[in-house]
Amino acid sequence: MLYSKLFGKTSKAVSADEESINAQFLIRGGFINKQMAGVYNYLPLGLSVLTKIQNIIREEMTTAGANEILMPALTQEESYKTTGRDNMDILFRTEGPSGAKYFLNPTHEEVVTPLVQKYVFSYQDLPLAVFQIQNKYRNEARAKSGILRGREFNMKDLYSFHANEESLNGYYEMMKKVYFKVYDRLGLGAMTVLVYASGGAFSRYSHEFQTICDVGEDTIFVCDKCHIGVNKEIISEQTSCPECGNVDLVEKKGIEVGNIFKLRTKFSEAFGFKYLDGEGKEQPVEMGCYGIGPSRSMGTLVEVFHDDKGILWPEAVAPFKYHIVALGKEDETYTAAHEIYQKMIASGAEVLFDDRRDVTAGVKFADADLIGLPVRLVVSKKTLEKQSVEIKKRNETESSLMLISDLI
RNA sequence: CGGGGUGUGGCGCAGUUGGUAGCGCGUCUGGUUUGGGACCAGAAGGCCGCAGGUUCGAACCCUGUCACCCCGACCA
Repeated sequence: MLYSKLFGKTSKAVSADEESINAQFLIRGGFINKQMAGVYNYLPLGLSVLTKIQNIIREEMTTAGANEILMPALTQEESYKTTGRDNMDILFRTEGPSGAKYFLNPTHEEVVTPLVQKYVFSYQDLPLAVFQIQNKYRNEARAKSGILRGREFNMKDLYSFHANEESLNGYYEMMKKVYFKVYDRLGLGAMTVLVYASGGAFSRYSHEFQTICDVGEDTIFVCDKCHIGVNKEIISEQTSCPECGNVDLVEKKGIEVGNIFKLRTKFSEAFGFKYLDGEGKEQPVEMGCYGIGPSRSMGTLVEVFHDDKGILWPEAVAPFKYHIVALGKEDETYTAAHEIYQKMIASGAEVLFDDRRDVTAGVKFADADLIGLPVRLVVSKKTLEKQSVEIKKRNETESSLMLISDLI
């Protein structure tokens, strides 16, 4: 990608209102643009990161045997009346032309349960898991912290359906591992812990995946031995590590980057979703749900991987791996840089080329640091005299020269 | 939803006791620069969030309203 053709610009300043690191760097770097509180536009750089995060999640969910679908954002009021959730205060409500009431889905149990019910009748159809990656709408009393807590946000939600509790439990335990695979690939694995949290109405506990970070909204108590935590909301009933019994838990702040629940039969019973077992008897369907927020994960990555100059994207989610910066005014430099760029593209590399811009070297370097691609390649008269480019990793301070022939 | 704060060119901000709006960044033109956010000269760009009110006169005072940020509450 030529930087000169990229929609979106970097900026030196951002509104003093934006206190969160993720909002500041993502807005300044031209990744996102705020439309209103908790609602953001994703510009090409930001969309690229979001898409890469989604694709990692998509791959892992598919590998785990789940089917990807896409459900609507809009749902009729009736479905929520069926489950008694039609008076949730976070619902965005709207109306159809004849006055029919619709909600923008804050989550999709009310959609997925009757949907799957239309196709599943027998124990032979179970277990089954479907997922989608879609935007959710929640009329939060207070949107905050950039893209960490929005009113419209991107979410992967997976729903599993089982003939019995054992099947649900097995799938649930497997998903814990799958989730950590996702966080490992995103670069968040080392600082993310499994946290026991309130189970809502369905089971004693749910499990959250919390990335340890000072700006996190949640207070958790972590057992350093097990990499396991307990959310403050249940610490009065669970005062020790649920795995090893350790009572020496350390208080930390976490960003909730995932949450999994055993829904059991709450929704299947509400919709009358039953299946016939091997003896021809009706049985309630057991359900689980599993969420990861790609947009929140993106914000979390910025909170975790940044320095005072900008973002340090992990390679797996960086919009491009390489950032070529051409310096100087000689046409030959730009011609040579362009050739390097073309050859790298041809070899399949992801490259952002800061081609001719009438700004000083400092501006280009500052932009490169802000955007935060993993590897910076400087092409100038000096480097070309040695048939080289200067190569520097974003997370290192030392640069070195590399022969262009070796690079390609 | 409670508390606190803020709304002024695209962005960041200033604006005194009420007298008809200014600075920086960015943008455009020309020129000089070019390895860590250059410089000179010129230019464009504002219903001062919105609606009422007070006043000869309102960015400024009063009332209402909307939006945004922070703290808290909330959070499948």
